[in-house]
Amino acid sequence: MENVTIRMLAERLQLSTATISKALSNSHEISEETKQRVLALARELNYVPNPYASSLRKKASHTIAVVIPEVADSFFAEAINGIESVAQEKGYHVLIYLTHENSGKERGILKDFQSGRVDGVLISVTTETASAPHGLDQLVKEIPIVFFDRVCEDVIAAKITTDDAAAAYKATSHLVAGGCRQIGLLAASPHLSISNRRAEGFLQALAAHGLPQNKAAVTYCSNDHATTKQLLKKIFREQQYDGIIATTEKLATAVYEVCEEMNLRIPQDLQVIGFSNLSTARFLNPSLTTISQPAFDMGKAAATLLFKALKNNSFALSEQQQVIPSALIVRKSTIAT
Amino acid sequence: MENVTIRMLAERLQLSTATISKALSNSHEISEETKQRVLALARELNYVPNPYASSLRKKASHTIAVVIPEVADSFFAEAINGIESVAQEKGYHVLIYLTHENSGKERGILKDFQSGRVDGVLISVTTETASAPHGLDQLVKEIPIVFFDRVCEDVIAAKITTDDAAAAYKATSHLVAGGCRQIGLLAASPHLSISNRRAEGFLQALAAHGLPQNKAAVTYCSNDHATTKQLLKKIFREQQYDGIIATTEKLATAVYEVCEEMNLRIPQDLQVIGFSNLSTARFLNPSLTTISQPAFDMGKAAATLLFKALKNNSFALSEQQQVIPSALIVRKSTIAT
DNA sequence: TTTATTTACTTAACCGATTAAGTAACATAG
DNA sequence: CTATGTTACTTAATCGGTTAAGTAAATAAA
Repeated sequence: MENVTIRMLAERLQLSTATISKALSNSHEISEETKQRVLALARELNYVPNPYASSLRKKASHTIAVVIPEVADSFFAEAINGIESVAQEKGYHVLIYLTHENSGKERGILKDFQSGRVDGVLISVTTETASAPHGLDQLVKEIPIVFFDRVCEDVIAAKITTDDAAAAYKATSHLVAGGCRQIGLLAASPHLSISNRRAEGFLQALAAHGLPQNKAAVTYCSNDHATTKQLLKKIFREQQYDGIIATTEKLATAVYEVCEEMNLRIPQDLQVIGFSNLSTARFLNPSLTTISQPAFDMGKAAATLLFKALKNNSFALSEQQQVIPSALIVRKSTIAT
Repeated sequence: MENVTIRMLAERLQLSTATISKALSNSHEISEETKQRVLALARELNYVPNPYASSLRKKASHTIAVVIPEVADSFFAEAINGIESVAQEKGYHVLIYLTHENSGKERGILKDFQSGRVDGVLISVTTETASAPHGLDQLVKEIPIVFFDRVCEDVIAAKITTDDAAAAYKATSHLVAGGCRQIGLLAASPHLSISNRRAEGFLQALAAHGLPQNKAAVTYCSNDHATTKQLLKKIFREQQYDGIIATTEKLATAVYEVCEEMNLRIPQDLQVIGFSNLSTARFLNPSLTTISQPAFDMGKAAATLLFKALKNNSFALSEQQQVIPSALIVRKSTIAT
């Protein structure tokens, strides 16, 4: 059986395709009786409209893109949940693109969006994405876009972030209160705004507590797990850290791994705080003190903002900024006071 | 600036749109010189073809759908990774749909696929999806579809699974070897094939080791976390379990939570094995013995199968079945012998 | 030299829905 | 009894590519 089209409905009912189309969209131009007849036949023949015909004509795809570095990370997974909850409610479809921290891949993905494939974009950039990036400024003018978490500070666009600096400040203060005097911060990339904001809050806190801000305090790690572990072993050997702040989930677990391998006891030898949304944080050995980001809410907020812009053309999307606070959840990888 | 279309290129070069289209697709009908001129102008004007115009005409969207219960689960996250790796390589786009274990939602999502929105579907069904489900048999005939992990056994279709029964058998034997005599299995749903296959392997192992297969051995839990915890507390109080097999990741962490709250020591009071891909399993307190599923490979295999069917129309997709083995990884939540 | 074939295009239909513009029939207002 | 609206449609263009069928000119074969 061929696909049921509006034309088939039209022929069966001896009406024009225009009438069918209008009847299906409940236009006031069509009589109630005709609408019912159309609806009934549509249901009977199991008519499903072709979304691409509609997209082509209306220049709207009812689809958004989510561009993220990876999915196997509880922050991004939860963010997708938040995004999807809004998208599903609004009847939008969600395309997922993974950049795997590769900015070249990211560029290719973004370039495709000039085709009109999606009505809007939600993005968290790669660790490689430079602050003044590849045509992102360009794309921002062509299509509604909302950055979340990993934003490009130099690009004028809507941004949903968490209070990175404040959270890092809080984490640092907590370590200091727990007796740490030699604290290190592990960051993903010097290009990443969140890394920089977290480092900023960290250094401010060190200063506020009268601790020296030596160069070794901030370490940029690799996207490669093995390389990162090597690096961690090296700095743990060289520096006498008594506290570590891991600014990503992967780094936090890497610290646990390395500590195990180096026989460093947490928290006795090294106190650890991780920026993480791991649901298992409380069951780790020892349970992990975390800065927990509102991942679901950030995704939801980003999507909500995007849909507001899609509905209301005059909405000044690029001026929107929202900061949703993270929470310090104290557990046993740090020494509470 | 208006969007650049094939027509604009045609006008500038004093050629027909047909020529442009063919030149861009590197048709042999077009001279090398013309191709070069077209390519050059296309690049200059930053021409990006409209995917929906193409989809409409070619009746192919170069898009696949992934329908899963949730993303915030390491199995599904890794499976997406596997799927995406293949899709990206083939230049396909990936739509994600979350059913949140709601079969009504699932039905709605699947119904939409009759529209031609996607060229193929990868699905892991909800816990509610009955064995003879809502038009799934129908859809299978209309569109290439591959089930992975949570399959519908009654539907004739391509399926990628893991060796659920064997893995459960192995897990059970491991517990028996560790001294367990009263083992319980926690499953997500009596409708779910994976639950049933795991229960099957479990019961077989009990029989093989001369342990009674009392009714209380298999417990079906809820999708709601709080409800599940209540249930676990109840059965842990009533039954004298010394071993538990949690057949989903969420159930495994629920067991940890409940044990903590009931002051049950793992593994002294209760040995625990979880079907889980948690990267943090080894850092849990105690580290969790797992049946680790090849999530990435399953996603990859499912996608590979789907693309094979999309490329080769005569490929007998629905006859394809692959079983990829899971591994028992022994850690400290069980007592090794 | 005539016919057949190849090359490099063009024309126009098409995919399936949407919508501006047009129209016939009837109702209401002035 | 016209003029004006309103109702309920239809016609035809359109979105932006793709492709079957056609054609003119050049080349090869007979």
